Amino acid sequence: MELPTTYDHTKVEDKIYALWEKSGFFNPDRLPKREVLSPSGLRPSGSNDSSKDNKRRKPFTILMPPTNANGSLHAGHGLVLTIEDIMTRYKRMRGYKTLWLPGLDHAGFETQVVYEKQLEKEGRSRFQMEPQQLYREIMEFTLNNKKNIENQTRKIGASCDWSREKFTLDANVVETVYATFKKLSRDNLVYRGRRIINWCAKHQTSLSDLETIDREQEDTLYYLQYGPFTIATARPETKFGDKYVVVHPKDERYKQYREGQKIEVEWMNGKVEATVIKDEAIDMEFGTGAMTITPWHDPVDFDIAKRKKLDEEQIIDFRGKLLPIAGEFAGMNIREARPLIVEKLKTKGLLVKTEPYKHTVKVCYKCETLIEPQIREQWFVSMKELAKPAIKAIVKNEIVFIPKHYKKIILHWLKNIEDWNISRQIVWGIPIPGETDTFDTWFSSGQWPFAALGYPNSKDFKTFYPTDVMETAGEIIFFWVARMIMLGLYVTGKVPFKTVYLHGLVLDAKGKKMSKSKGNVINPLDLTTKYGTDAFRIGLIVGNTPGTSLALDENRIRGYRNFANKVWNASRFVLMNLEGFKAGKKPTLSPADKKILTALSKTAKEATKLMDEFKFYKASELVYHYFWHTFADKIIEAQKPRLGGKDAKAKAASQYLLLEILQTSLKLLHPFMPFITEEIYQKLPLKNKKKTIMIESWPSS
RNA sequence: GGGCACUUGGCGCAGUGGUAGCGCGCUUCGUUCACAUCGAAGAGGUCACAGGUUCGAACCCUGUAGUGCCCACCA
Repeated sequence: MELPTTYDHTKVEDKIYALWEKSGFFNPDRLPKREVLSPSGLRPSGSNDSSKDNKRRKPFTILMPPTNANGSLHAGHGLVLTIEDIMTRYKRMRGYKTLWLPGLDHAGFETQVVYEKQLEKEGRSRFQMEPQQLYREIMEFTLNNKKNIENQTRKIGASCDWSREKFTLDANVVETVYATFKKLSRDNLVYRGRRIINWCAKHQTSLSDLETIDREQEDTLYYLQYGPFTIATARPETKFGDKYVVVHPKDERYKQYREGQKIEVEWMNGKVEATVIKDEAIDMEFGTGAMTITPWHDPVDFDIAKRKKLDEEQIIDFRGKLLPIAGEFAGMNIREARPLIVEKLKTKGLLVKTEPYKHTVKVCYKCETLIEPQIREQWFVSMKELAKPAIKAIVKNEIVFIPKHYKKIILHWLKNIEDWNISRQIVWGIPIPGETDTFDTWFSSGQWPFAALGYPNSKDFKTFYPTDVMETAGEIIFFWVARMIMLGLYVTGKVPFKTVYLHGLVLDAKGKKMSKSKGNVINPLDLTTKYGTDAFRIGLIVGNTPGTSLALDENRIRGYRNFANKVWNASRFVLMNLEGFKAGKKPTLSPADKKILTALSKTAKEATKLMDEFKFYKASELVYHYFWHTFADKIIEAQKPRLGGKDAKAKAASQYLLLEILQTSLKLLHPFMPFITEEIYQKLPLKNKKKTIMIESWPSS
């Protein structure tokens, strides 16, 4: 058989993927029944896993985290797809009814932000557009990206069931989301509240607490004269309407004032009547121990006002401009206004002193615009009740985390959970019934496990739910994983998945986070094109422990390209030395041969154990080492005299031995390196050859 | 303020009680034999530090130092 001396992935991958897709075996309903014994005979009888089940009754299910349909695959997606494909291919070979369901996420706010940037470049703005028009355009943009992403997913070799692909805006998903919303309303777990929320003035929407980030910055703390009090503030521009001065009830310095006492105060724009309030929220150590409150624009102040039933007044509008209460400053942007306001305070003799002040502020996680707290009617989900069953399930290990320290992290978060603002003032998403707002995209993706499987009546839901593994980035454990657990338990009464496998970030070669602005983004498709998808995949996996971030070094991928070539050439050697070989006929083996096969069987068994423990980083390394440094370097070398010698029986035994090892190794490597293993498998002279190595049985149990 | 991790050869990481391993890189030699995208041989680490448990500690416990991440409404 003539084979080129180097492995050329460019001639193989598309062809092989087409073969798989055509076979229909990505679809669990179309998987063939299993033979009870594998042709290799390596699998010992009496195995107790589903490989005995020749009907493939036992399901294995992974739902792909719905890919954001707003761009291209990045290196992180490469890792997600590789890990999930490894699990899927492994379980399929083990005889499970294997479903890996692909999905796309409309990714509400994320996508709208991406699209708004595009509009900006074109000199347009969403605020000058009809909402329906904007929605149509984003839908078109999304559907274009969808095709792009699907094709890139194929390039990675993902053996997912495309016939079941779901989109978070599919009609049945939206129906499920509405049904959940209704159920939450019925159970009084969702409420419409006039509450203080995180407002991004650039994006003109509220954000959940998770969608803001803290930024430390140097500011000035201003001490202002407020009647007989000196109060401290970092934001003088919000103080126009302040008419409550708050001190701690135990503060001796202010004991002569009683709760509710009225005092006349000369303030920023003239005289105001101030009321003294005593509240425990005050930190006596901070500033002077006295402050005035601005309930509309500060969460602490809002809480105090709510507790004490105080008036609230809006000072800053939703664009970040001062309202008429600011007098001559009305209409000004708060940033421009602050120095002018401070100047006026000074002139009026109200500025006592200033000091440098280091503190953290909240900014929008997308544009880093300062978050302006605002009071607004929004929909909130009461989380404490929903968190309880989730905590219970996690404590009881009904859901297992890999790596396991995530258990503590998620429990800590669930125990301290706050209500969830699910209203967004954007057009791209699922509309909230009756209003102009849309749902937070995580409200729909939080229902993904049952929504994507067609809850409540579909056959798929009954067969595949609860799913087996949720594999995703550790970064989104609160955004997504925690919410899936809570909503899954709430709606279906069952946990949505049994194992959560969290991978770390994929960083650049120097260990820095990839970002467009830094220009260090590695496009996974560039690497697969250059070195082959198999090299890319196994290069991401070997030695990459779950939860740990991975520095993606091109040298590393190159190293595994060399390994792919080694696999190619060792196979080539075996195939070139099969003269006179008869498939299916077992020759007499020498004791040394038997010993080698026993060692192979042991390696397969060890790899299997590691696979079952989700230690792909070790299983891949084990098989890699076996293939290169045992099979290629030692066994093949040692067989050369027998293959070239005159003893026909010894030659036949040698051929059998090498082919047996090759076949077994290819199966063990297949989850990691699906393309090259398939390409070689197709060339092997086997008796009970399958249509594809994908449905071969795993060589151990 | 609270939480979760990490600290092992030049770099990136495995190893969780029994005399330190992998990949990349490095050195020397070799290569008409499947593969130079190769082979053989090799150099390189007092496992952050201190104390403790143990017959025995990179691994368990306590503390210290440093690094990273997450959560939190101190004006």
